[in-house]
Amino acid sequence: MLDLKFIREHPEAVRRAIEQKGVKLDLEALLDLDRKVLELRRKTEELLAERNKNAKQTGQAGPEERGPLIERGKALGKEISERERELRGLEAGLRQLLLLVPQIPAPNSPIGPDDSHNVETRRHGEIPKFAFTPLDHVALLEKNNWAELERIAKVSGARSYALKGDLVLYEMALLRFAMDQIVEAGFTPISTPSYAREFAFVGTGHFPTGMDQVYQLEGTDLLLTGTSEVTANALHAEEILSQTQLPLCYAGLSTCFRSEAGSAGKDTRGLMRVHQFNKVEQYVLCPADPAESARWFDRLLANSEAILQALELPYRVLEVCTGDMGPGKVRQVDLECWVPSEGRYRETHSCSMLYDWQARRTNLRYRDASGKVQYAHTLNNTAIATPRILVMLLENHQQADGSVYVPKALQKYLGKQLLSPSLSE
RNA sequence: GGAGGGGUGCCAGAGCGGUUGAAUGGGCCGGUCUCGAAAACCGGUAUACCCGCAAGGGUAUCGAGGGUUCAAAUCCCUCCCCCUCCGCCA
Repeated sequence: MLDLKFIREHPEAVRRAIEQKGVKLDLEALLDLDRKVLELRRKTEELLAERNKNAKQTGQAGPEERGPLIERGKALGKEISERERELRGLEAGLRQLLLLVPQIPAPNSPIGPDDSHNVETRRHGEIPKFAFTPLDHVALLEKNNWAELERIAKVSGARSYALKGDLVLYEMALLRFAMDQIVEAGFTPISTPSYAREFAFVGTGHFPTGMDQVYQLEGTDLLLTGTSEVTANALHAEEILSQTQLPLCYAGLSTCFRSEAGSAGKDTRGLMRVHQFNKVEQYVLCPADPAESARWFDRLLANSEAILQALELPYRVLEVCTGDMGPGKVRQVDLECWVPSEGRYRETHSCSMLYDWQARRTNLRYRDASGKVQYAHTLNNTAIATPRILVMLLENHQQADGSVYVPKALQKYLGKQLLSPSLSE
């Protein structure tokens, strides 16, 4: 959410952002509604002031003077309730529009309608050259008996998986390794629920757009979260923190759920795109200073790159363009790891800087050194998400005999240098 | 699941349906005093929006929403949250 005053005063900047991000929003309608709300609110407040004055007089008046004052109060009350009803309707409409207003993208973010305009800025690591015909991750899973895919689909449906044997331990090792790395960087681990109320999803900006990506728990007011960003951001909703509490840096651990509505037919095989996964997420709340945000952005990115480097995965860095980044974002950089079977890089990490866009939605503020109340800035980046990263780890680290080696940094977590095939069929 | 208690400002804790944004105490900030500090004393100490150059004024907010009333922190309804006891349970 942007500051309504900012929108009023800089309609051109907002209009440009709407266009560059491809957001469907009629800014004129919003500004028009804003003017109506302002006018109606002023009228209503005048009436309220009069009602208050009248009620006070009534209380102080002698019995013989009360009659007319009460009559006056009744008339005022009637008019006020009509105005307030109308006002509430307009305000609700305005808020709905306000929730759609995108953040202004950074001036140096590439401009373009979709991911084809993302700009690769760097590559790291060597793309592996195999002296044998490499298998894709599903073949490796089958060969080593590391997962149930077809069988579990009978139980839990498409986009489900059941890891087996060393792969279960490998997943745990990866999560723990990533968590350790982020904690080492000064973050506080937090395990969050995988479900939350709707306001939390509105807070991060996953709602009102993107509602179709989220599972609802029938008979409750809860929905399943697709990232601990949702819970981490809502955790301090409505609070006014003190500057000394900032920055708040969380390493959020949660099981994530995504309905993957609209991606039918895409990545249907294996572990690439599944309904349920586990993630360690970096989440930062910092003071409202663009330079501070930028510093954190670099750190979040560096943390994730360090993890990928420790995993010995070749990856590239993408500066995400305006049309592909989320509406709330000032800047987004994705990390993509090499997938040998596809001959291309695929996203494993997404680093985002939102300034106060999320904090405004969750009303998350702090008192700065001068005592002024400000909305905090928020940032987030993946530390690791499994099982997708297993796709890259298996395929890039496979050997001629179909075995898969464990990167050095992970060996102490797993207690072995090579993943062993599972025994039981 | 059954029975009960409670949600007020940074914290603790008052609050008769009317002049209460809210007593009192603590904390915090500023000041007086002091060589300095403590103590004592004095003053200040919510957020959002609107009007105003400003000073200042107005409106809303006492868990949330709705209702009764000329008037609601105070009465009624719904919901949310917290706590205690019993049962069940990883």
